[in-house]
Formats: sequence, structure tokens, C-alpha cells
Amino acid sequence: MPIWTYIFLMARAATTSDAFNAVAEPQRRRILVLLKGRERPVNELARALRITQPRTSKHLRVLREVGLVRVREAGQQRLYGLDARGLQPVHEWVIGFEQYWNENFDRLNEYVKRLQQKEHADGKRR
Amino acid sequence: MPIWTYIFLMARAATTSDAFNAVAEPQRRRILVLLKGRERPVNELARALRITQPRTSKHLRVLREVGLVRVREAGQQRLYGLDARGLQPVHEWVIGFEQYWNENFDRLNEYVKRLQQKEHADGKRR
DNA sequence: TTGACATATGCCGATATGGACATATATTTT
DNA sequence: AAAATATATGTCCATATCGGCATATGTCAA
Repeated sequence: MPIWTYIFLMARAATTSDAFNAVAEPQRRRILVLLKGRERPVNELARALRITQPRTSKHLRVLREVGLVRVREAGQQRLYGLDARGLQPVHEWVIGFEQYWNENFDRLNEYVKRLQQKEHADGKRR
Repeated sequence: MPIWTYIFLMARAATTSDAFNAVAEPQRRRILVLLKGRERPVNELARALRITQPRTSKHLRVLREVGLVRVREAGQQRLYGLDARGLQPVHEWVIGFEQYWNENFDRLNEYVKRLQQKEHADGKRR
């Protein structure tokens, strides 16, 4: 089977591994919150979240891969610390909508929008 | 098979369907950006994103289910409009990290953190 | 009514994901 | 060295997800 077939078949999903994705998982969000202020070892996080240690390690791995946490060896333990810089893009994207969630969708507003839409639709009609 | 067995087996993933998740998908983010300012019909979105219409409809369904867009029938078309209120929780969560991504990880900072960590570890030792 | 257009949905295939469990690896303690 | 502790990883299972394609549904025009 030629390589391009393989590539073609592979070209499906590719959701993985950016800050947006890392943060989509509730447990991972909780981990990040727990890491505010100070580093913590894996077991402590697992206990705090009431989840198993392997699961915790896997979430930490994802967070590590997208650069939201960093690890530091400390004897037997691995101390995970927050590196929030990766959250900045998320913030920047979301803040771009601030004016819209404050918007009051009153009738006039809607009316104007519909007019605009109508114009647009007519204009584009081919 | 007793019902609890079923429930037990079911209790696996549950990632689905909140704003965090909806926004984790790049195409869906692009859709939301396109909907800033004015409503758009599905086909227009599909064309703008260079993706198929069914795919667009499916993304829109997710966005609709989490309440980030609303639909309005307009003859043959369905006009999708932004409802950014659902993004507010995302913003609130992320903004809680603002002080940390500005943080400069200098040596003193680290030193203090490590001291705290050590104290904590010693204190918890059982 | 028929046909064109707009949209939603069902099905399939491939892959990603999350969790549980067992186990491998590394470090410290005895 | 052996045991205890801390963590990472591999395997298995069930499900979610994304994409393409075909098609169903609904609306408007001729």
C-alpha cells in the first residue's frame, strides 16, 4: 500500500494537544487550580481529586505535553508546578467575545441584524 | 445483568458538551468568530471554512446544544447567530490564572515555593 | 407538482480518549 | 540487598469524535 494511501486514511481527526484541548477535561482543570500557588507531587493531586494515581499521571502527561505544567525531580517525588503562560492564548481568544456576552439581545438589535442579513443574502444571490 | 452492573460499566468517559469542550475544536472556534457581528446561514459558514456542509451542520449542532449559537428560520435558510454568554464561564476560569502567566519564575520565587513544598511534605509524612 | 436549493441526519470507518488494573522503573529506607 | 514508596506506562475495554458520503426533510420557484 503506497504511502499516500496511508496519509489519506490518516487525515481524519486531529483534536489532540493544545491548551484548549487540555483544558476541556474537568479533572485537568482541577489539577491546574490545585497547582496555583505551589507545586505538588502526583499522589497529593490524586488524593485531592479522589482519582487513581495512574489516571492522575496521565492527565499530568497531557498537561506537560502542552506545556501547562512543568516537572521537577525531588528525590522520590516529582513535583508538578503550574506554567500558566499557555493559558494566555485561550484567554485572548475568549476575551474577543467579551462585548458579545454583555450584549442585550433586544428587539432593535435583532431587527438591525436581520436587515443586515437580508441585504447580505440579496447581495450574494447568484 | 443487574442494572447496577450496567451503570458501573457506563461510568467511564463523560467529556461531552460544555462550552470548554465545544471550544476545544478549532473549526468550532472559527465558526464562532465568523458569527461575531452577524448571523450566517450554514452554507456560507461551510464555504468560509472550506469544509463540507454536513460537517458544518454537525459542528453547529454541538454549538447549539451547549447554547453558544441560536438558530432562526429564514425561509429556506437557517440563520445561526452567536450567543456568547456561554463563553463567560470559560473566561472566568481562565482569568483566574492571569496573575500566574505574568509571573516571572525567578530564583527567589522558586526558592520560596520549594521551601513551602518541603514544609508541606514533612508535615504530611505519616 | 416538479425541480432546485438549503440543511439535518444516519451510517461507516478510523482514531482518540478516559478509566481500571497490573506492572515496570526509580528512589529511599532498613 | 530487600522492602517500601512514588511515579509512569502498557494493555484492555467502552465510548466519543471527526470526517466523508448518501440521503431524508423542508422550502421556494417555475
